[in-house]
Amino acid sequence: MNLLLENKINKALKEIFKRLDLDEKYAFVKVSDRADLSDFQCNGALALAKIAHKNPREIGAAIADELERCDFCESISVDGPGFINIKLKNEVIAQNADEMAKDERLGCGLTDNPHKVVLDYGGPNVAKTMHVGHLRSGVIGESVARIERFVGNEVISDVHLGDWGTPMGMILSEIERQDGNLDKVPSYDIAQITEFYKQANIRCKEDESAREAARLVTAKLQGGDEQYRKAWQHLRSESLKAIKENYKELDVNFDLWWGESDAHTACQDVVKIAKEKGVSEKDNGAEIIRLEESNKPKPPVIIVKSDGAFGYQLTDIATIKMRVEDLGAQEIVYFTDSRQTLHFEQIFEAVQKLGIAPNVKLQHIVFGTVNGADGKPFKTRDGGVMDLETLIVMSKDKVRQSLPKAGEVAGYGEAEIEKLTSQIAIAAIKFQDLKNTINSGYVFELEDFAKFEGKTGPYIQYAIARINSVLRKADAAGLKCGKIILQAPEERALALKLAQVHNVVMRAHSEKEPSIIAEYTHGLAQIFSTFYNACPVMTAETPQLAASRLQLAKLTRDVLKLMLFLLGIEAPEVMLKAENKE
RNA sequence: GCGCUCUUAGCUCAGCAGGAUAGAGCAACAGCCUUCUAAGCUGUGGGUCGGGCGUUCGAAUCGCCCAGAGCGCGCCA
Repeated sequence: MNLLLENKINKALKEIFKRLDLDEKYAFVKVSDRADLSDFQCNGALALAKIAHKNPREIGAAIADELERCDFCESISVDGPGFINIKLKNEVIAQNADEMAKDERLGCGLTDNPHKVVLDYGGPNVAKTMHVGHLRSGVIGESVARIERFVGNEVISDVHLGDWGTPMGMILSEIERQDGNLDKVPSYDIAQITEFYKQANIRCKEDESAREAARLVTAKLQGGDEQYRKAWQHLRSESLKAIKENYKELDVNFDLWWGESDAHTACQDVVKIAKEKGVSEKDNGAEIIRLEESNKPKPPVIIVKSDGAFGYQLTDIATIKMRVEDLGAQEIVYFTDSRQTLHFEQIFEAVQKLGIAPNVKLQHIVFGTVNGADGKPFKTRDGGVMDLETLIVMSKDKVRQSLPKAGEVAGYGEAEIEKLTSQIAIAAIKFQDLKNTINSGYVFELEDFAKFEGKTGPYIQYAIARINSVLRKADAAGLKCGKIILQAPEERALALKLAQVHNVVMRAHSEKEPSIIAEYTHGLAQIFSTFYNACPVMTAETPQLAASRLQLAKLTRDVLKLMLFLLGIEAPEVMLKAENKE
């Protein structure tokens, strides 16, 4: 399809700037801050004036003069200190929306640099219950995976299970202590396993000898001890089962379910390379890689601990090697909270020294922690934090209250109501998280995850459901979508907002920031709701207007659905309502 | 001690390659269902953008200082 509005203006501006011999860097517009004055504004004249020590209004006027000749502008003005305000012709906006409706990608373009990207998110651990602190990495990662695929990249997502570190030794030695020995392969369920881990954790905190025992078992496990391996295998598969259920419910998906343990062989390779290249050295019995400390003090990377066990930094480095060599990764992106910032700086630098990932972009997307009411991050190790399962159950219970009971609405039995409940509850939970910018942490407010009004997932689902309803009614009446005509300000505002979709997706893609899409989606749903109230479809003044509004509504529905999809959120066909709902 | 991040409306957060009247949502208040789903819409009130200094024609945005909060800092992951 043709360029969307904003890009169309930018292209024209670029040519004008070239003609006027101005720096093209500033030849771009943004959505206007002053909707009363314009659709788009260009602040380039101000920036240029500063550099050239000229009057910004003069430069602005020169640009505006040229813009006047463009056929898409309704009006151009230079206001204030030198803002160029651009108002588009209604027909241009309408035509743009018509074209979007015809395009299967709804006007969204592809990346001009398609490549293979490995996404590392989730990061659950064996024997630890998933709690609300795990929400962000999974939910954000899933969304980024979808966005990256949508813009044309090849994506491989990997859960990177924590299954190989000292916690494994801790829990194994705790089970051994309580059961006497590990002659028989244990057959505990996930609840028992988590309980063992909790106890092991408490014991190791208090007791040095317990820590020592755990370290020993870890080294043996990694060294290939058969008994420990078998017991570990059991713990791992039981945990994985529970973890997969959690993710399935959240609609968070992975292409690979690799764990730290899968990197074991590669770990040995990396140690070998490090020694051969002279990158590492012995220090107090451990094998370490020293890092540059010029800008700030950075501790070395410990690849092999003094007891012979591999450190988790080594497994991360080895995993990079595998992703590059076995998967062909050209970009690897990690999603973890800010506490691991230093860790990734360290391993990225070590990887560079080792030369195992040449020309591969390594990126750590940092997000803030999910905090409790005390403002401090939830901790995995202290029990008592609300687990993910409970959160989901609670949100579903709230949803059920506003839905009719099974059988009350024709065609909606137990299964259908349950599915709807789940779709709405998960939308509430995921949107609550995704609407926050990645970087900032947030305080976990239980009630917020079961809220359905305002800036929430269900609000957007509701807008979609209303459009679906209109489409059904139109279909029954034989009304078809037609050419878009923009008369009412609400129609114009909606069409203008729809035109932003390409840029929104591209920004979310380049910044790896789903909240940009969440923000836009909410805004679009809002503008639609205004339109919906002011501009009836079925009772429009003329058949042409009805057909135009129907097209606008349908296009809005499609864009909203696509945006929710990119966020990893489903859009139900209808939103039923309980009879007694006030 | 060193380093990183943060402080914007009563609450939760946007805005930050400097720019025109600092925006949402929630909460509060006042309206709108015999018309496409009121999980909605319309309107009102609410902010010395942590404090100070500086750069600039112009600072929530850039720099320095101060205060407060959080996180991290070689054998936990």
